[in-house]
Amino acid sequence: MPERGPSRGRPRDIDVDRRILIAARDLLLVNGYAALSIDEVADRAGVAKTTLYRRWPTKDHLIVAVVALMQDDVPILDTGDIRADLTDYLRQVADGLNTMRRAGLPEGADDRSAGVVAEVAAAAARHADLGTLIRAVFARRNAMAIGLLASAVRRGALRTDLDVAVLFDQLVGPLYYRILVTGEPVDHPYLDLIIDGALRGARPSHAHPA
Amino acid sequence: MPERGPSRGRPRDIDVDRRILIAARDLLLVNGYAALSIDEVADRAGVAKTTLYRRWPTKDHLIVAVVALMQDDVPILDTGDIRADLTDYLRQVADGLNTMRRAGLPEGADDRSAGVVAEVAAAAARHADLGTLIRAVFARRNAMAIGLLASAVRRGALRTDLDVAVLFDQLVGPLYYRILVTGEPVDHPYLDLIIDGALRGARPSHAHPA
Amino acid sequence: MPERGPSRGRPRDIDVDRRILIAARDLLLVNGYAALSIDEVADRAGVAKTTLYRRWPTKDHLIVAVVALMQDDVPILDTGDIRADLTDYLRQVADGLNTMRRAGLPEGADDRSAGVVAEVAAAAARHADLGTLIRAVFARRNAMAIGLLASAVRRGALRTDLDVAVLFDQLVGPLYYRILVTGEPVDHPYLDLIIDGALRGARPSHAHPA
Amino acid sequence: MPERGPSRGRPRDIDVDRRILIAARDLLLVNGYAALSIDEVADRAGVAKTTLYRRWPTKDHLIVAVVALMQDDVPILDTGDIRADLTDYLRQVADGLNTMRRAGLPEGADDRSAGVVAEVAAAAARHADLGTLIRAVFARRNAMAIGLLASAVRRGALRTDLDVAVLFDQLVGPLYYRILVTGEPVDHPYLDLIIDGALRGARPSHAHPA
DNA sequence: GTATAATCGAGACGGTACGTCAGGTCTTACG
DNA sequence: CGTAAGACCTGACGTACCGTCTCGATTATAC
Repeated sequence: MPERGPSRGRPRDIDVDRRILIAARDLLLVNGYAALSIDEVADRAGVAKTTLYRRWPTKDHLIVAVVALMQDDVPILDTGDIRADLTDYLRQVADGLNTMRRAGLPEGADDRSAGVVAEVAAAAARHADLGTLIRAVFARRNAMAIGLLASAVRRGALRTDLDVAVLFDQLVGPLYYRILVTGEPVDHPYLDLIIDGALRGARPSHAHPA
Repeated sequence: MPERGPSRGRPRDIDVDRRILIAARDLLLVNGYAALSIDEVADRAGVAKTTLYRRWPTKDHLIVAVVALMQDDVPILDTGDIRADLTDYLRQVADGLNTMRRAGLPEGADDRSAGVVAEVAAAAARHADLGTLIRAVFARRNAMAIGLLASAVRRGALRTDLDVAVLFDQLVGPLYYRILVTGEPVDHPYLDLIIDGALRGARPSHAHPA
Repeated sequence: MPERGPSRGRPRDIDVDRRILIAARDLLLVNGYAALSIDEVADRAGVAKTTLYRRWPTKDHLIVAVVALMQDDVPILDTGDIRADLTDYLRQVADGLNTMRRAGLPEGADDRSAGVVAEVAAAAARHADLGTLIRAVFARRNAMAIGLLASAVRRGALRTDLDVAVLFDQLVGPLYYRILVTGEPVDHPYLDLIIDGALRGARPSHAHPA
Repeated sequence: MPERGPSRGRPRDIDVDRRILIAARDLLLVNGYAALSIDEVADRAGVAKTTLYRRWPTKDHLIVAVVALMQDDVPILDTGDIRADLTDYLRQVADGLNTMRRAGLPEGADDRSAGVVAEVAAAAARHADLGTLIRAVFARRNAMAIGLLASAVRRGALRTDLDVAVLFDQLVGPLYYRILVTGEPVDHPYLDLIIDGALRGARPSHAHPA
């Protein structure tokens, strides 16, 4: 939607965007949100602060951009085995979350910490536009996973009276809950338990329809 | 836990604690975390900053204290009707979250925002002690709810092979997920759907073992 | 002095110079030096910043150009009545100074302020070339006035042992001093007093020629 | 006039003022106005920037404070020999001006430059309060010199129909004029010429033995 | 009572980062 | 070439808030 006419003036240097995002991501993962300063990002990216601010008007905006980028590329495939596909998907989500949870923590510190994840949620709360943006990113990714469930319903692998959106929440919600609130680990065994719990009542019950 | 010996010198003014917490809570609910400054809290409470810092060494500590206070009193009762009890419990949790979600938002703004909830999670991530503390608060409250489920299992209202902790996560997790991440509403109909989904596979299957 | 060879490529648009100077002058008189930004001048003149910088390499250069332009045309005539001629001359100088003194001041503000005059002096201090330039402008104008005095000396209206340059300084210096330093008014009565003072000892003393 | 009641809170550290002013003066004299940055002053003074800004809200304010300090202590004495006293006074003024004129200039550069003097005048023009302040400083110093002239009038060393304020302007004005405008030197011979010119017509003309 | 000790109010202080502004340079596309 | 447009770099500005420190004035217990 930019669509800035026949392109007047010096065009933006796309490489600059890249360098900034990389610098920001590196600093974010190493030092965490608080210790990341715009000055340092600009410095590392070899860019003037003004140039950075032209693109992201706020530290929060920058961080959200970084996170959005990190979340963007989650390949999802529908093999027909709903359980296997869900496992695969949840593991990717969990990996991403665990990475951000550890961001900025001294090597080996107990990672019962929400780290960057919470900061991003907070950032989204502070700026309406960021809320919209980040939710769009998540919605896009979730849509694919929800499609997975819907397709399973269509081919009879799951009950037809399911609210797949709710089922999805019950798969993913617990991960965020542990990361953001209780600080408990989100590892593969846990994911299996979650999937067990969610699918237990979701399979079609041959004999008696609810 | 303070245990300050045979008490020498001028004793602390307990009323001061109260005034600070009230001031902080008010500002927090009205303006949100970022816009709350220690200077202003102290000013409002009619208290010197030193006095405040003697009690809470950090802005984060103060905020967490405020939130902990707000979460403290959630009565839970076990009527024997597991579905009714869960509904009651989840509604209380949802109410608390929705209140904090709205904190600092301009009246009537669309409250698709994590507001204070995220800030607290972030604060907990920044200070190990706060993480421990806030998790203890949650653990205590959760323990009661998990007890509810366990008792239901014992009396045969739920399957015996359930992991009640996981079941609990699948009940509560979606609420936090919506509040903190997707920004979707967490209202009574949604709670019913969540409970439906969770209990669907959790009831004992007399005739047919899944 | 430019002397750009056999003139290749597109010739400069002379009108551009004019528009820039006009825009700069207007902004200078309205807002004063500090509030005048090159971007705004260019914008007003409907000119690219590059174009402006091709002509004046610095904000200071531009401002000096503007001021030089304003000072340029001070007609001086030698009627033979030294006192009347001096009065005429000093009034013109005072008018120019008073105009610049008021530049950038909120309407009706007490104009005990050096305004643009001081800024130009400062600009001249910052760039050697501007110093030379502005001094040349003043020298040219002063030379005419000094010529006035010299002619008076020649025809016996003033003492022959006078250092006319010093006499000139004592006529003009006080005006700048008031404008730049004390902020006191420089009006017609004051000019008369200055001329009185300067001429008092400068007239030939019939009885005893020093 | 501060008069801040019974002195509440931590009192200002007077030494901080001193250190800041010294640092500022040093940097000013070495580098000139433009190259003096608040950050560096604070750094040199071993002081937080905020501490500096608590005292002087603007770079201009700080510089004016520095200059005011440098001008403050000009001893004037009335020996009865008006010409000698004036010479003494003007030399002090000229010394101060010449020092500031040279501020920030590369060693040995031609000092046909207004340097700091003009910047201060400009600063005074930008901030009304600074104008008032600096004029008060000058007024105080000038009052003493004008007193010198008045006393000379009283004892018959100068004509009684003199406007001593105007006479004073004609003594001092030329110095500022040369410094700020023409860039010509202000040395001892010049001072003598100025005094000659001013006193020539100012002596009582009874027998007037020049 | 009088020393001792801690609390409280007030506000200065050091520090860190923020986001902004303006001056000047560079890079496009177009005449 | 010159011009328009606008991105870019540089450097500094003034601000905000945090958490610490230094006063003087209280208010308690201990001797």
